[in-house]
Amino acid sequence: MSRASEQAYARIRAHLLSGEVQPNEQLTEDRLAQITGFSRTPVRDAVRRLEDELLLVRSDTKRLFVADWSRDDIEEMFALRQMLECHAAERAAQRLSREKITQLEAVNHALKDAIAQTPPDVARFLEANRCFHEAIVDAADSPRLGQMLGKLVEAPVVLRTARTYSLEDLRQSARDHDELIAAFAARDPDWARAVMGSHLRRAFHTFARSVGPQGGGAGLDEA
Amino acid sequence: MSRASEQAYARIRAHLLSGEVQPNEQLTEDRLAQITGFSRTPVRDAVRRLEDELLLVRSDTKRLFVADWSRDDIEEMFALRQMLECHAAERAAQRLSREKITQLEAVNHALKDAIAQTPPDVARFLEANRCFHEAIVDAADSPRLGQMLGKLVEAPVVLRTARTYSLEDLRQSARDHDELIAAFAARDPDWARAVMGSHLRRAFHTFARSVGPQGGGAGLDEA
DNA sequence: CGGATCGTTATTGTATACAAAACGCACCCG
DNA sequence: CGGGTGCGTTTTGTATACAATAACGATCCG
Repeated sequence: MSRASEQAYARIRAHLLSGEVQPNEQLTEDRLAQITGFSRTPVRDAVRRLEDELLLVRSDTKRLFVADWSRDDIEEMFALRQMLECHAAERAAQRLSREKITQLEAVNHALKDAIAQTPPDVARFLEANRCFHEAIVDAADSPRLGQMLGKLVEAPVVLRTARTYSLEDLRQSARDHDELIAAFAARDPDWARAVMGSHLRRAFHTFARSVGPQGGGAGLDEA
Repeated sequence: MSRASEQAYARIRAHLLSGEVQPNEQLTEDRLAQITGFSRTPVRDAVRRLEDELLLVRSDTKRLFVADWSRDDIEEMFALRQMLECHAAERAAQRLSREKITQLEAVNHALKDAIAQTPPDVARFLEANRCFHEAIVDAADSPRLGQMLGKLVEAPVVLRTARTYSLEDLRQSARDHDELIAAFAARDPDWARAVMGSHLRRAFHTFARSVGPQGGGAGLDEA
């Protein structure tokens, strides 16, 4: 969408992720219009998108609330992501050109650089990681797949940007990427799928461990 | 959404599927407002949804067009649907209660009745079929999965409601459903997944055969 | 004292008017 | 004759006012 709509979206999103609001807290379009400085019209557009990304939810009577991600939700999300992204890796292995593979290597190199800092530059790591996965999804050449993954990946990854990663987690990610690249270079879809599967499944467990084992609203209990 | 928005959506959708418009034809919000009888505001909401379902597309400069589904698009769509719905079947097999399975049997019974007519009642068949698959997705108990499948399934199934099915195709569907029910009753996720896989893959080939083997815009060349 | 009902207020939904942007066409210049 | 430029028209984007609906609370009756 265009300027106002787009900016409203970005600002509301930032507001949601900043932790200034609590899960299940009610929001009104008017309030968001105040915050963003735009009128309700573009705000409504933005809200639609955020609903679609499940950062906002509506009650049965159309009232607007900050979404609360339960542990089950997060598990579901990871399961779906794994299924879709394995498929993407498989297709990518059949389609990636030499050049694109070289680009992936470069991206993963940047990722390793970020890790090599002391302390590791997590922000740069996350950005390189995002870039790496995005390139694979692009290479899968399936617009609808890309659209679905976009919604799944964006939301919760940034949901807790201050997540703590162990150095070993980061290194293992880099190694997984290396192996993915090897699978791509060998044009081996099965290999690529398998590596992607274990890569994401491990990511889930890392995430789950850091959130804690019990169920219930994921909220901001750690904060 | 509420009344106007919802009705506008339904009417525009019907209009698109009725064949009164051609793929790649430009539409304007004003025109749609005239057609539906509502103002542009709810029409814009409806258009948003239809864009999301890929029945409408926007040019890079935000102009609105009727989507054109290429053969590749349709193939992609079926592949995604297969992936997701196999997953749904697997989960459903772990979750479906006795009662729900009984309900599935009833639905499939109705489906067989529709086939038994001379000539077969295709509309009733399609409705029972939709209902059957929906129940499985519901049982999978994964809201996001349901949301994704909703978008994928709805669009192209109705895209050509006048599709011609052979009697044998319809009967095989009914048999597949029976076997799915058996897999559910046995609580065997692998079995359920496998049956669903072949069920949908065959559906794809039936569809593809009737559309014709060559690529290019799927349009309304048959009309 | 419990509970339903009505009126008030808060919130979302819709219509309309206006602003910004994009398209198409004629015109002009090289 | 070709291509770019400017202007009127079309189409989309935004703001605002108003209508409809839902939540809340007070009041009234049993």
